[in-house]
Amino acid sequence: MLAANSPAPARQGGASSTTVDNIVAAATELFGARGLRGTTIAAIAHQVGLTDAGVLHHFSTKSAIIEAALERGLQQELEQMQEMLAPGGLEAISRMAQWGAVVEQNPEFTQLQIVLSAEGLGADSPFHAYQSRRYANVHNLVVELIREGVDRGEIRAGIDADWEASAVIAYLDGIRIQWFYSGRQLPLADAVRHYFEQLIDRLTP
Amino acid sequence: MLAANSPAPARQGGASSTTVDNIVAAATELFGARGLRGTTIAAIAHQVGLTDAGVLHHFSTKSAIIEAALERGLQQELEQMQEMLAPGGLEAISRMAQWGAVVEQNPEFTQLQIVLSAEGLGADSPFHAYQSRRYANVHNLVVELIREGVDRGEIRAGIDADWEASAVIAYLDGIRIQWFYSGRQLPLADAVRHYFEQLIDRLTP
Amino acid sequence: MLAANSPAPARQGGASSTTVDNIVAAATELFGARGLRGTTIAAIAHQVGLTDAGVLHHFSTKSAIIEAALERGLQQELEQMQEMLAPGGLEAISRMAQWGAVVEQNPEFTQLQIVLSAEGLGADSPFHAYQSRRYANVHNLVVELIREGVDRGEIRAGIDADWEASAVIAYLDGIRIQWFYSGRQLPLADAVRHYFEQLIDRLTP
Amino acid sequence: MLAANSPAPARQGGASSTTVDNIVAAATELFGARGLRGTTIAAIAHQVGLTDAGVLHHFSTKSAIIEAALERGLQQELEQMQEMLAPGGLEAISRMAQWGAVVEQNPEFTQLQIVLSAEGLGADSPFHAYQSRRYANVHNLVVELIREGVDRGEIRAGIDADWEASAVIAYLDGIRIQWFYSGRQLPLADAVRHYFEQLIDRLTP
DNA sequence: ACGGGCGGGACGACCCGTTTTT
DNA sequence: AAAAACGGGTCGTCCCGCCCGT
Repeated sequence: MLAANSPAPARQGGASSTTVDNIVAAATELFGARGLRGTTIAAIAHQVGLTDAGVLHHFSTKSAIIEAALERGLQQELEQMQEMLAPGGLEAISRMAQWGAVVEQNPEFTQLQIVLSAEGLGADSPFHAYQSRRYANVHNLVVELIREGVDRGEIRAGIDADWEASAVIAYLDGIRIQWFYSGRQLPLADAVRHYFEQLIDRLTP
Repeated sequence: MLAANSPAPARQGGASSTTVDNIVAAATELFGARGLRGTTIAAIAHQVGLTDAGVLHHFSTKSAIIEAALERGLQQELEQMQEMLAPGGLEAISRMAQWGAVVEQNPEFTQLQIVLSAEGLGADSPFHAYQSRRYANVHNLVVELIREGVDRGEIRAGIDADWEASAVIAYLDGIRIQWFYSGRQLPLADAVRHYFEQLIDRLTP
Repeated sequence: MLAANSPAPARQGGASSTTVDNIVAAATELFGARGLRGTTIAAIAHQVGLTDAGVLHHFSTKSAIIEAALERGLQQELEQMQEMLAPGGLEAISRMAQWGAVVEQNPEFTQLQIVLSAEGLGADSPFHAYQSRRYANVHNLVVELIREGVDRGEIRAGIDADWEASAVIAYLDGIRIQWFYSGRQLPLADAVRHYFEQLIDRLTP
Repeated sequence: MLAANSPAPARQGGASSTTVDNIVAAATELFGARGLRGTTIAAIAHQVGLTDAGVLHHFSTKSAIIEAALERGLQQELEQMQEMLAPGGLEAISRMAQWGAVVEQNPEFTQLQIVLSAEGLGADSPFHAYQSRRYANVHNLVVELIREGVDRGEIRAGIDADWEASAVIAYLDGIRIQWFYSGRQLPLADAVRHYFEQLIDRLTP
């Protein structure tokens, strides 16, 4: 799914804090592969070449690591999104076709997002509210693009923007799962491009 | 997503082993809500009103409970599917529009499926192979229906059956997640019906 | 110091729960010897011949063990106190002279009490309120006995009951510490008896 | 937090190592409040406004901090004692009546002493020997004063100096505990003065 | 057959005091 | 003065046997 949340404070050190970066990268990978609960601090530490205590020196708690991993991924996605959707309206929508390629380049974080969306399903999960907001944000963003398209006369007036937005997001959410279960054989980028061609056909007069 | 795996032996013992059923029901709910790793035997036992040992008398291991929960859910879905898709071809596809209603009536098992699809993402996960097969089966099933429709002249010949099948499954996989994150407010059944109307429009000459 | 608190629920099982009793006994000893924080669950378990988990099966938390140890000790002391002080008035006070002997027979629990009185000193300690109440109760009890003695004409009227109570308790609290630091050589029972002889001299007309 | 107590640093080394003093003051307070084991280096550091490593720059080990805290407290006590007891004999004993006031002005160190006396109870504790010596020293000191008084003819000859010394020390040890548990409401200085009046009554012919 | 008391081995997160490096 | 890393623990949880009542 698309990312659209939280401004993200950004590490102030600027340059070298490599160990912290390594930890976050390893965590992202493992969280995606084994789930949050299935990933132990020790496992993360091992991957970076530290001991548990070494990791806990940088992040004093496991949730801190989770948050950092999320933040980093969102930050990355946000940047890509902004330049992708800058034109607005139909043009922006047609550019979303590149989304498949983005996922293919970022499998670890994509996996983490899927896992999080599953772990947040229960209304009492600590991630539920967070994910709810994320979905709402993305939904609104797409609705906005469609309305903009209608205003510009690029998109037909009769379109149900809400339903279309849900449909697009659902397709993207669903297809990336199939990509993983196809052993990453499914031509994700092509499929998504095809989807958007068809979508634009339906949206334009 | 749709279920289509494992024939399932079907509980033969006529006796009304209610306790076993209760355990499986509770397990299904909790697995969906808290994930497999996040659900303890004790929690299941508590929900049924037993002690850990009480549960372990019926299922000697946790994985046995997981398997039973899966089996029961698949069994249920299978029955519903079979009568739903019996006609084959376009008729069967248009009947899939009811799928939304099915999900709405079975939220616990639906949640469990989402969780499982996330937990199986990693290629080394114990659920990966299982899920891969499930996705492949469903994909084939839909492809089959489309081909059947083409053969019967109900569906246009130029259609890319593989891509269409993926798209349908992706939409269904994705929209149910949004349903959960909308606080179950999203009109799932309507949305799915709408999707299939449009799909059939596109498939028919 | 003397014990006078909490009614104590009393184990309902009645007979055999020996393991629980053993755990509490071992805990009392170790808490006294090494302090609360200095005593690990593993150490208690080792002493009883169990593993950590074995102990945690009976008491699911360390504080539960502490509470049980306290309760048991207080229960024991309460019984001894009640028959000791039954007569009331001067007679009861003179019987308190036996207290030294009681301590000598119960060094583990005595030590635990000293340790607790130290760990509860800080107003924010979890034991502070508990200990405050205990001291207040004992103080009142002794004041009561003195007043009773005055009423019965056994004790001189001019006595400052509050101060005398504090003094008695202080002496008992203090002398037992010296007993421990004398390597238990100090003739505690004799010293206490001597103290009370002198006290009674001062109290009686 | 800054220390607003400490009557006089009296550090012999000319250099104004204030940080070291602050650390020792903070440590004294925390050791008293939370016990030795309950006080972490980090907590001390936090109180002084340093990091753990900052503290460890000045004292390379935790026991070094403990020793420094003890030493500082003893140093202070010693000075006060020496001028207090200089006259010797009965006069010295009657001056001990001021002890209550001293405690009231030094609650942190008093608390630390109580805690230490509890933590040293076990014969295997690292503080046991230290405390044993302390108690023996004080005991001898008081016995000495009494003997001196007898020699000078100020004190009756029949007195059991050993027992009297124990009793005095016990009272002082015990009453300060009650002072803490009374929320520091108990009029400690008055009570102690009253005790010594009575004691002197008993000792003099 | 069913249910539970009791016990344990493995591991979870997190903490603590310390050494090494900057 | 502090940042980085670590070895050794601490409490507590989890899954699962063993054995004893009904």
